[in-house]
Amino acid sequence: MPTPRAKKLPRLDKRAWIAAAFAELAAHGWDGVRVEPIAATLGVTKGSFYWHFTDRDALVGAMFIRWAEGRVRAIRNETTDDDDPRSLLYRLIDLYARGPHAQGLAIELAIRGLARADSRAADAVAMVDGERLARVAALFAKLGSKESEAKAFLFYAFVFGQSLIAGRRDASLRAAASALIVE
Amino acid sequence: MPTPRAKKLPRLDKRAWIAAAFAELAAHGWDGVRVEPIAATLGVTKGSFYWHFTDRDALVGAMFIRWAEGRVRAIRNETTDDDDPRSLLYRLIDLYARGPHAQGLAIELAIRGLARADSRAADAVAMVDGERLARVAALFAKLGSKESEAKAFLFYAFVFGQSLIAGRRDASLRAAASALIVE
DNA sequence: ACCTGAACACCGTTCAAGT
DNA sequence: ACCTGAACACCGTTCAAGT
Repeated sequence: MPTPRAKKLPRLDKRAWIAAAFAELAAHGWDGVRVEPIAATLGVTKGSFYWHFTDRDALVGAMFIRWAEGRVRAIRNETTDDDDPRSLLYRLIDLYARGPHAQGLAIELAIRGLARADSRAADAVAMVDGERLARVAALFAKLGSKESEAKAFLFYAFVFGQSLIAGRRDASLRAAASALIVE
Repeated sequence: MPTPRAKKLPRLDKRAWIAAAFAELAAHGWDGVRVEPIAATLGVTKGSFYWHFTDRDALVGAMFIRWAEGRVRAIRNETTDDDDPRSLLYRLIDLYARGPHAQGLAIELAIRGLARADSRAADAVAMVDGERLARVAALFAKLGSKESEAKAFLFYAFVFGQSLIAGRRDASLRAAASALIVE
């Protein structure tokens, strides 16, 4: 067992704080990302936080970076199968509609919501968007599409936009729209 | 002059607090929506806040409602021209890409970011999405489209999704994607 | 290397008192 | 009807001290 996260002698590192902060962000937005309550969750006093980070803002900045890395890694994994490009595109639509991406939607929205006000958030968003667009454009190119960039933009905007639209929407609606867009 | 917002004798109402709160939300996210700083901006003490609202959460709830009302009113205005449906659709794409909607993007993202955790935010989002989808579906129906609902979903997901994607993107890319989708 | 505990500042909330 | 001012609680931040 590596690092059994013992009840006594917590001995945390940055990763533990960031992980706990993401849990709060998903559940209660940035308002939930507070040093003292997170410390309580982790079983330490808030003072120990400042050994790992200079202040709350540094924790938030680390969250931006970790989020961007994770999303870039995810889109790479999701597009490296050697399945045919068409079924990969359909799978992406599904992943964003009800897969792990849908789980992380609150986090992604929270970060994008700050992109206007915080340049670190803006950088993270730009990196993720760039990678997703490039990957989708490559799939369209493989399909022999002309204008693969415009199609990637359209596809990605749709895939991402649909994940934001009210949840209880018919799967059939999504399926119909998906067919319209991929074909 | 109605309500000259005099320097002395502020005598505020709920609307003034909500407006100031939206300015903070757009600039700094929910973290910026704090009673004491807003009171300072308005030139009153924080104590007076509690005459208008029971607590900070009540202010946030009022913001959800006001936002939903405004967005529903906006989409209605944007689709009641008796221009032909096709040019109305193109205009919507533009409005979301760089018009007033783009201005309010940070606010919309902030609210959607809470929709998972706060049912009042979820209700506001559902109301806005429902109205936008219905209006766009009506335009496609007017164009004689079959599957006007699926097309509305596709269109709205695209329009909304593109507004989220990193800003400095070529207008030509957007134009090409727009043509692909409307035609 | 990582944590505690005490200190202080800032902001949410309450409320009696003012106009 | 709307605001002030003082009070208290909670959380961000600092830091000397502990292991």
